[in-house]
Amino acid sequence: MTTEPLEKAYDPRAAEARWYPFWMERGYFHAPTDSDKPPYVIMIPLPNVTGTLHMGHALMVTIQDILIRHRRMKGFNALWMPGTDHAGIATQVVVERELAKEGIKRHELGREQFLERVWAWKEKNGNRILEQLKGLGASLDWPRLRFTMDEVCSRAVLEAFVRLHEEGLLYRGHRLINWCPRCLTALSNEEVEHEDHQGEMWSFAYPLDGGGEIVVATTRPETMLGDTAVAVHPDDERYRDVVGRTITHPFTGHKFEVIADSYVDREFGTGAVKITPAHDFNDFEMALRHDLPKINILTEDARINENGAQFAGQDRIAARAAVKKAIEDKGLYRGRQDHAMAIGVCQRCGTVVEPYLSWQWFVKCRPLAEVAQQAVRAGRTRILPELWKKTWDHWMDNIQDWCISRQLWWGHQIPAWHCQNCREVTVARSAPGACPKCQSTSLRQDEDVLDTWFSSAMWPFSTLRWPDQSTDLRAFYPGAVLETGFDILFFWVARMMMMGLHFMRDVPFADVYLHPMVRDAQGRKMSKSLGNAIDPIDVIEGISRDELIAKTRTYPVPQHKLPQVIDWLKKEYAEGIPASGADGLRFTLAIHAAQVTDVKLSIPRVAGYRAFLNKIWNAARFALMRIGDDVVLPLADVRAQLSVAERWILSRLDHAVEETDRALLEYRFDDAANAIYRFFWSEFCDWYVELCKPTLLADGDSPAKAAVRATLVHVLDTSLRLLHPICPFATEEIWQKLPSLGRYREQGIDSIMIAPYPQADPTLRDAAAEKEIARLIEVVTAVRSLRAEYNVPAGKKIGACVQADDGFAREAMLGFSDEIRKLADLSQLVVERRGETPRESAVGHLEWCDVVVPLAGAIDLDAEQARLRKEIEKTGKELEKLQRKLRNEDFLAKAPPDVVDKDRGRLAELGTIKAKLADTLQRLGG
RNA sequence: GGCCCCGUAACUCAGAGGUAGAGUGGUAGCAUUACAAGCUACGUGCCGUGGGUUCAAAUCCCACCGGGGCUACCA
Repeated sequence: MTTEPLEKAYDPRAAEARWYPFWMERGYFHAPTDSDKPPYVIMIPLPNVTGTLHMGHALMVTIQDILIRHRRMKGFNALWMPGTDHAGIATQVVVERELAKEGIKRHELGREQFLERVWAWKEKNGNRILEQLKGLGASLDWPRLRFTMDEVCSRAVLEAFVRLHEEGLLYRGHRLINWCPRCLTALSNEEVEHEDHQGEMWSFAYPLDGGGEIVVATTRPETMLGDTAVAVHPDDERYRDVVGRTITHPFTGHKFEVIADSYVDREFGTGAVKITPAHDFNDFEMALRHDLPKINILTEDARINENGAQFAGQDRIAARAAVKKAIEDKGLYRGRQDHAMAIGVCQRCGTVVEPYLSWQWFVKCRPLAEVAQQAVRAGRTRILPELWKKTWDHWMDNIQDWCISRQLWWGHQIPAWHCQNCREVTVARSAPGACPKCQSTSLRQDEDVLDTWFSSAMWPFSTLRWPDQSTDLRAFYPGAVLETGFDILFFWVARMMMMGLHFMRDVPFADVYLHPMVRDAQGRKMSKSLGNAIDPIDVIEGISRDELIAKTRTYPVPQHKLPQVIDWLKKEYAEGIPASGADGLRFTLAIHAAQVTDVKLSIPRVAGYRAFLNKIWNAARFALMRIGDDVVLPLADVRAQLSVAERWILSRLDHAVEETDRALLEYRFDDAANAIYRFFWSEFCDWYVELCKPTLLADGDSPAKAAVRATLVHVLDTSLRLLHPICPFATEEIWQKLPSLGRYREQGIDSIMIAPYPQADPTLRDAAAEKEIARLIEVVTAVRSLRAEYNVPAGKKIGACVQADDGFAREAMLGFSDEIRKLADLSQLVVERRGETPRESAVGHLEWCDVVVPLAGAIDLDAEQARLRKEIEKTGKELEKLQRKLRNEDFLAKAPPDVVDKDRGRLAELGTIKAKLADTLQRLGG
């Protein structure tokens, strides 16, 4: 009577293909709105429709799916909300590039037709990344899938805009913003990245009207065309006389003054600053204070405009050189210095951004931010790991108004209408029939669209049909946790907090958990241009070395670096990447996901963890082959028949259950993965499976055998459920074959993913059994060590003797003599009091016993003597250290008594061991 | 410039006052009734450096060195 044996090795491909559709068909990912279970909600960080999966996504999905599956099994109505965002700039750029191939420009097509093209592109390509998430096992509630530009979300976005405007928290202003001259749109501060750059500080003199000059310095000489003042510190003696004097611009001829402002740093440069209000944020502020004119000198694409005199029409790079040359020609050049500076570039395209004066829409963030900050301070939302709290506070303390308008076509068009007659701007939920001010019907909708992050900020409630007070909204707001990378703490998390608190009067999530950034084994950011980006799909499915190299060649690696990158790939991936399956990748990521800022992921190590899944597979294979088809009793029915070994493994299992569950509740994914790994491999496979074999493999039936069969199934069933959130596919594949399946089916449970998560059970704890088996393991290991050390050929039968003074210990070892003989490969085992060590024997001294292996003729006297001397020396050193400690009056007086007692006990043990070692050495004639 | 994080075995990392750990790799041996994606055994640590606090420091404090990140207006 045997069950059909499992295949020899675990095949992730088959399991993944089988179970994802199974779960989907049964609707197990779906969280019903009308459930009476408590809700547990995670909103997925919206991938861009243009995006493809990278390791960061893989980590994100792994963590969130672990959380969701764990809570679902624990009885929550777990909703993992899927969606994508429309990624304004990125998507528009992609489609424009596609059009360029056909030789079409966006403006030739017109707004409406262009948007049709973008929608078409989105329908065709926008779900690729979602399909990839399925490959990782993500248990997202697919029927609820939303898109930031769909009707439901768009309605919420417009409503939010109008309400914020009504409340005076959103306004239109003529202000300086960051402008990308290539994307031709405004950017928020967060969309500007700062790159270190070696620039120069270039000095020149402005001649003062009526004689004299004042020397200023700049890193951007071309901006002098827009200068409308020179500022000095009011208390600066050097410039006391020039304040109020006028300057005639050497090129444009306009006149401006030397002003005094305490913002100026007297120590820096000459102590005099040129002021360009239209092209510098600080200068803009100063212009407001002093009511200075703001002269814009740039066109949208960063050319000098008509205000730039003879330089008009030149682009900014050429203009810089030309301005410098012209200044030199006038004899006004006053020197240069190297100057390290950070330069702002567009996050999307890398182009140097310009501060640019224009009409834009802004959200007044300060009042919103204060509420959000207060919520965090009050613990209504926790930011985890805690180290990010400071970063959060720093940003919130310094928050500035948020520029939300973008000069793009792809996005939510701003619900504001400009009167062509009186220029009145009307914000409304739908197009007004006439201008409320002048009744003109000549209205034009604002052409700009909203920042993608504006719509993302509404995500936790826009997806639930806000502003309708829908049942979804009541059921699923607020969420449990927002899990994402720390790089979008401000882009997204902070803004959801602000909007959630404002519109819903409640935080959008109880916890913010920020996961580490995935880097390569050297700690470098994984990026295609570095050539070190590994596609998660290649880890799951495997890829040969040559294919990997070919793929990397298609990445934008700079030509001169390519040979180096290829060499590295050849070395690092000499054998290519073996197929580790989704579970192998997930387990690896989980075990790396400590509460830190970086995960250094060495891809070849993933293969090491796929071995763990195979180990589980094979342990199950063994059990299923040997359990046979007869009915297996539930554990409860065999509790009275459990031997020490069963009681031990069940006690250890309970530790693992408790540890794993707690770790998952505390976002300690590494601890959870480790606890399962250790238990399953080092305890269950290494010891229990071996210990149970004699009983299990014996002929016939017996209560003992029934107990073993029940225990094996119970341990497998429990550990699979324990591991399921981390490795969903393999656990389902195996769990479906266990004899316990029938009992679950009776309760309507036909999948591990809806089975209950294991709970710690104090009645399974058994300290006595743990101690006994720990001793057994020590003895077996000691014998094995001695055998190996003396090169006893494997298979050669020898005897051994355990000498212990403790009667209980002796009794226990006697009881285990069959097990010890088998595991240590001994012909016989003697258990006796500690006494004389026979000659020609190797001895292992444990704290509670000596393990003696007689090795007549086999023993190398010199080697054994040397080994013993080394041991004695080591023990002696430790002994001395302890003695010194215990002689220290302060220690005895101040240390807690239990610490002192512990050290005293240890001193005695070490003393015994050392004496035994010395005795043995003496007997060997040393 | 300010702030934050990290320096522990060859590698990747846990440990956060009380005997320095795991996994991987390495070395040697092994076809032992599930597993060679396996089994058994074995090693190395001035816990970055220098001070301090403490009976006791890898752990707490200070400074420094090295690596990384965030942030900022030094024109």
